[in-house]
Amino acid sequence: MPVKDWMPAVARAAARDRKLKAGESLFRRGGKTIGLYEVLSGYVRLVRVDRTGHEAVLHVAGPGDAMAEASLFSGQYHCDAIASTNAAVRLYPKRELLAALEEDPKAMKAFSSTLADLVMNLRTRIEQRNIRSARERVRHFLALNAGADGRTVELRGTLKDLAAELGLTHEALYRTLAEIERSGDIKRKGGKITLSKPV
Amino acid sequence: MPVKDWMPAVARAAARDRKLKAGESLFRRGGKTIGLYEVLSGYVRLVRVDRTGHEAVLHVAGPGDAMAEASLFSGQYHCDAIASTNAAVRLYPKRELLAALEEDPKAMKAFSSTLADLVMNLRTRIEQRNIRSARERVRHFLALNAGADGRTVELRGTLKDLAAELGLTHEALYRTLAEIERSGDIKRKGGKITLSKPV
DNA sequence: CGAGTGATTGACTTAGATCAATGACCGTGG
DNA sequence: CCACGGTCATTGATCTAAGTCAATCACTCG
Repeated sequence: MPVKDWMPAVARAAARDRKLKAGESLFRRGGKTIGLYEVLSGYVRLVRVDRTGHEAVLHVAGPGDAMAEASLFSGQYHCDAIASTNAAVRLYPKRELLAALEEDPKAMKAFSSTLADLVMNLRTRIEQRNIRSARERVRHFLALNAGADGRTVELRGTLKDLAAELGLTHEALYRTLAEIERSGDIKRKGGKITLSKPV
Repeated sequence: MPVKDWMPAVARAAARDRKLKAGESLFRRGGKTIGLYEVLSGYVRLVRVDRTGHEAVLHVAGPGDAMAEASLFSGQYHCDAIASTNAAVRLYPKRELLAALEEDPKAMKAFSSTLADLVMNLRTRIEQRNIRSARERVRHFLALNAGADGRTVELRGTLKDLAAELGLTHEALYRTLAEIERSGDIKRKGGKITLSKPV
């Protein structure tokens, strides 16, 4: 659900915009939460970095998506937000937003509903990560992300990004895609992947 | 946050209890949502099963925990709930609960807050699954689940259950624990694991 | 034009999955 | 009360898929 569908007017009035260059960080894990963001343009990823330096991509937010929803109820951000491309974001300050939501049960309900969606998406991510085989993992992703026609997946970002999102090395992803393509189940052109059989 | 801390009285009045034997299923993915559950005793796990028959454990709910929060906003359950032990659960019917929450913004806010917590926990799970090495994965788990003293982890359920939760085979987990124990970093006794150095 | 990055493919290594066997324990029913 | 079936815990042997290291080519951007 896009932010515009539930954001109370009062909170909108208090919003501030900001531009980010690719690679720039919007907030860091442990930083004090100042509010919830909406991505206006570009892509911003939420990641956690482990001690070995590997990034776990938790979410990729694009235009219309909210980020850091959970920060409304928490004093600190619990992951890093980094712009994957040049991007523009809008900050809805926590104080005003929380107040507005408390005034407006309908909006609060809609907000809860977006959180519930998030929960479902995250569970799907965990399901995906549970799939051991790279091939099946990729298929799972393709099946879930097929567009309206049930057979075309439009990639956001690079294949390298996708590899990180899937928890594979880029090499493994390249090989797996090449393999599936050889087997005839998909075709690739530019940033699109087309399934031979709709899901 | 335990259910009792935010559940509106009206919804409580409409609750119904149910007993489950170990292995019995409470609801299935795709089933019509009738409400939200609280676990009264025992443990109930939320899982998704892939086509290869592997279970991905999404969550394990124990006494006081809510289950299927997201179902309030969805017509169908999106995973299976299976009792891991004999268990008792309480059902808060969707209709009454939703109505009660809409009447009571404070409660709705508290409910949102539990959803936000869920989101954070799920993200931590994804972070965990991103750790490739079994050893580091186990360490990560231990660090996050150390009790108040910062060095004792009390296991809920069997090691096999834990293996599934961590996304490892039980054999790999046994081996990894044995290895870490040999290295002197942990000690095991009964259902408890003690870190040599607090986190 | 040169630097930087993505896409791709090859060769090699390894950690964890798989298959298998054993002993301990536990509740159940005769 | 005890034998038996079932599950957990554990360890061994083997295999394989994905990670790692490395090289190349195509692009794009300043």
